[in-house]
Amino acid sequence: MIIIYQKFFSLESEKKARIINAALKEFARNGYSKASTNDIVKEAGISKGSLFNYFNSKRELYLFLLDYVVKIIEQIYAEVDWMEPDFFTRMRQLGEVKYKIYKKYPHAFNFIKTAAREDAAEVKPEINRIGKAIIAEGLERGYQNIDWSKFREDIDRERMIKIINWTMLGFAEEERDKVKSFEEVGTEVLKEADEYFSILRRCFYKKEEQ
Amino acid sequence: MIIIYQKFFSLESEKKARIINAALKEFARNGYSKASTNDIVKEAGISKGSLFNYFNSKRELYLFLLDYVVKIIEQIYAEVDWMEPDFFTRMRQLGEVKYKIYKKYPHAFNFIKTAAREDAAEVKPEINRIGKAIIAEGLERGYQNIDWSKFREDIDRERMIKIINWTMLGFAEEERDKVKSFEEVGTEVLKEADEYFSILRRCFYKKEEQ
DNA sequence: AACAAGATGACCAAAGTGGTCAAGGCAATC
DNA sequence: GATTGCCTTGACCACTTTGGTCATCTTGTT
Repeated sequence: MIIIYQKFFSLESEKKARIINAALKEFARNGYSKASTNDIVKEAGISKGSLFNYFNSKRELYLFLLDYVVKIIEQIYAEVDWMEPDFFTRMRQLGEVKYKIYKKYPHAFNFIKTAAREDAAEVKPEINRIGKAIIAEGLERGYQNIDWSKFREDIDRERMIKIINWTMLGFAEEERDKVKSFEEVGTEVLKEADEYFSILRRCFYKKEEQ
Repeated sequence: MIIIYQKFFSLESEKKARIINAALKEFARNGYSKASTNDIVKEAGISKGSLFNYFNSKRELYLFLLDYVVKIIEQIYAEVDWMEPDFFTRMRQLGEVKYKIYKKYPHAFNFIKTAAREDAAEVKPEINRIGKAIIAEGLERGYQNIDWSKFREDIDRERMIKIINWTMLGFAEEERDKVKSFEEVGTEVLKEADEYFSILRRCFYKKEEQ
């Protein structure tokens, strides 16, 4: 994993992105076994020979993507201020970083989602190994240092968190469908997201904390 | 569509269900073109010859399912009391009927969801034709006769409805993942759903209406 | 035993699979 | 202009999978 993929990394960055996105899309849509390298090169606009020049096999390509996306996700966690005590401010921050990544790699999150459910024997062991690490880190850090005292006490906290997460997920999905290939929507999406955060604040915070 | 599929309909109902579920699952997972009739017959536990005896082609099978599922969804709408003015009571009712259908055809909703995004030229025209009708009916009836006066007035209604829908969707998905092949979970799921409805009520209704 | 109705899976041509490699393009050096 | 070395290309390979067929076998009824 150190010197390997050197041929790929020395490509011009626009081409790299095209290949990564095409591959992420295909694997996310069809899973490992049904994903077609033919379709990937077609979408990426390169030749088959090139793809297998950069990566020696379909499996290697998949594992490269897995590693790459995991590193991107780690980057999310690194950029977030884990000292911010306000739940919604923090969630907004997290959303903002995710959105930035989504603009560059629209299928990255879908890719890891399907990777988690992948059952092709050729890649499953690697997924499991990496998956455990991610989950361990994610859950621990996730809600650390949050000031829960701001929340209403008559509502079950676990369910409340789920409602908030589902709302953010639903919103993200809606925005994704809306955009398609439109570039640079930018700030208005975040503004709309803030509307939702404002509603959730009014729902779940104590009156005097809003 | 009148006398056709007669061979299929005269099968014993358990076998019919097995075939329908296997096919819905395969099409939902892989889309029309990548779905494999081989995998369908394997999952359904019948022979290839039989499948093509009941349905003359893959396309015919797909269109049959489309029609079948659409009719099931129409049945949902027929069973709901559209006079019930309380938003959450109505949503709960709707959820209950959907849950009943989900128990019989776990992949039906996924199937129409992917069908809506299908782009295989062989079936797209039919999907579009049926799709429009569904959407027209669904949106019109959806929130008729609801007593909106019970709701807080400081929260945007459209966004609120979306939050509620995303919550129900997220809950359903979670429950689905949890169950897998476990049979007859039954009432406890609906009880847990009621917890969420209770929270949403407390969030979005005026104090005195709860 | 004779028959009909259904179910079966080996089989088919056609398409698609991951992967290879000789040939050619292209820029830099001589 | 010739030579060099690196990329890129897509025709090509052996192999698998595809949707669909059909002669044969099972099964139940009379």
